[in-house]
Amino acid sequence: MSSSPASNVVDLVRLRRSCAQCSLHQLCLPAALDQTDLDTLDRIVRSRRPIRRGERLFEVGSPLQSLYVARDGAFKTSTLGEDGGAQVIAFHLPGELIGLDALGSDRHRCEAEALEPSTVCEVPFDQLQTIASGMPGLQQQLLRVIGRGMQNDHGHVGMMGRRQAIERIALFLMALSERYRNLGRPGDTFALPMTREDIGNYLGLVIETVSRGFSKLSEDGVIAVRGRQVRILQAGRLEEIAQPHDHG
Amino acid sequence: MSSSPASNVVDLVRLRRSCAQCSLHQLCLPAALDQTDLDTLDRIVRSRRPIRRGERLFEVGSPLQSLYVARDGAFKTSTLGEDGGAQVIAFHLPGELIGLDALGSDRHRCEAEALEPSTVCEVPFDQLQTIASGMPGLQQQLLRVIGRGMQNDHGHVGMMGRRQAIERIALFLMALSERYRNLGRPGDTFALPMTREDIGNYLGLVIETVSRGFSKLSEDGVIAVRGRQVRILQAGRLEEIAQPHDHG
DNA sequence: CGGCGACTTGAACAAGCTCAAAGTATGTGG
DNA sequence: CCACATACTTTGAGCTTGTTCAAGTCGCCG
Repeated sequence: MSSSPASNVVDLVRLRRSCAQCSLHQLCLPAALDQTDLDTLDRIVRSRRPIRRGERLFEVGSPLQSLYVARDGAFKTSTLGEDGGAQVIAFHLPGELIGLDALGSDRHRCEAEALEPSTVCEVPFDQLQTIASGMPGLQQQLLRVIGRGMQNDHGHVGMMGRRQAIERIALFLMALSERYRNLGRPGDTFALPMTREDIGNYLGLVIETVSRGFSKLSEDGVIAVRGRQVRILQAGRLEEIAQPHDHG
Repeated sequence: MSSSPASNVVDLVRLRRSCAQCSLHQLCLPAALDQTDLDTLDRIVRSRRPIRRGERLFEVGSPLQSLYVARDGAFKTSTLGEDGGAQVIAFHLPGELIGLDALGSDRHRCEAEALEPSTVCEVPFDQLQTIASGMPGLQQQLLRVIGRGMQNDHGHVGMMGRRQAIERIALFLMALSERYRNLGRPGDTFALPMTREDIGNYLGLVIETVSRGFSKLSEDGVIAVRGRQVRILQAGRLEEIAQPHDHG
């Protein structure tokens, strides 16, 4: 914990120029930027800020100040319906950008909450825009990341269009598995960072239906579940279940 | 229809510099650009291209070439599930941007189809990016428009999270009404450009449920329906119905 | 007029929701 | 370290809603 002033300086330097060395290099904004551009970006990024479980990066209605990249941990973003009912819009794993919901109006339409102890890199948005106007590569990269986010939203809509609850749940697990694999973690064994309630809200199902779905998949030997610990035993069958099965 | 060469030239000139005079000025990309920037933009925009009903602006998998702005008419964009089942992602009225779904991957994940005879302004994307790198105002405007699109997607997800079918239908009509009002058209009397099937697909309901919902609202005197012609009789009650009513 | 696509309506069924209760993990204070 | 409180999860039973299946109507265009 404690350290000499000299080592503090070293830490700071290392923190400041982390983008180039970051393990999430390819997932995050800096991908495809050259060394000079990376340095410029590094200068405005406040990296590895720790976030406690349950802490919020921003609230609904708060002005857009920064974009965030999950570094460790996991987040959810959700809109708050006027009657108090929330809708979970997305879950964010390391390397994924958070805060784009405010692009249209300069105010956040979502809140972002840490699901576990996490760290984020914080990118002040006005500074990002300033340096981006001189860096076409960064502009394009930003558009690309935004486009990925939109693809996720469309996938989300497609998932909720699915009729069967079990299909949605299977699809959810498949997608999560793939995301973990892309992070270099095992895709067949992982711990869910979110509650059943969060999952249900995300999928448009009540908590009991989610629980029953997990139990069913477990009974059928497709997955093994103990609380939030999940192991995918038969990826092929899970994929099969995730396909839309017409009732016709 | 026929005209002298001279008047053809005039037409061409008028077509080319339409952005500044366009009635959708405030809704579309050019809002908040100065005259010089508008001229630059006008130079790359191919405006008022006519599109037949059922014609597609692009297909799933086709490379991103242009963004489109609906000028007259209406469009739907939908993803094609691998099994042939489509999911309607959005409906596009005049002034709304089409084609952003390809931002993440340079290939379209959706197809865009005209629901009625329409016209579009076509903006070649690479040229847009080129001129945008020298125009911070256009960059910001582009981000803002993209952000609005994301807000729509989030609204869509929120809608599908709603439990009751009648709530979704009421919300759909309210939203459409407001969009028509923003176009300067009457918000209480309009013709739906899409089929019941499209609506059902968009809302995550089967066609029969949509039809029954319309009938119910009609019986209750909240709206009047004749085929695709809709008249909102009691906007207040419609809004009330659109609110999520907890079963608890 | 006839044919076709879009829409409406009815009846039976089933998936998922509600309500209720019990079981499990987790953290806190004594 | 244990007892307790809290939050999360699972499971069961009954019911509501939306789906499915089927039949019929409307409206448009050749």
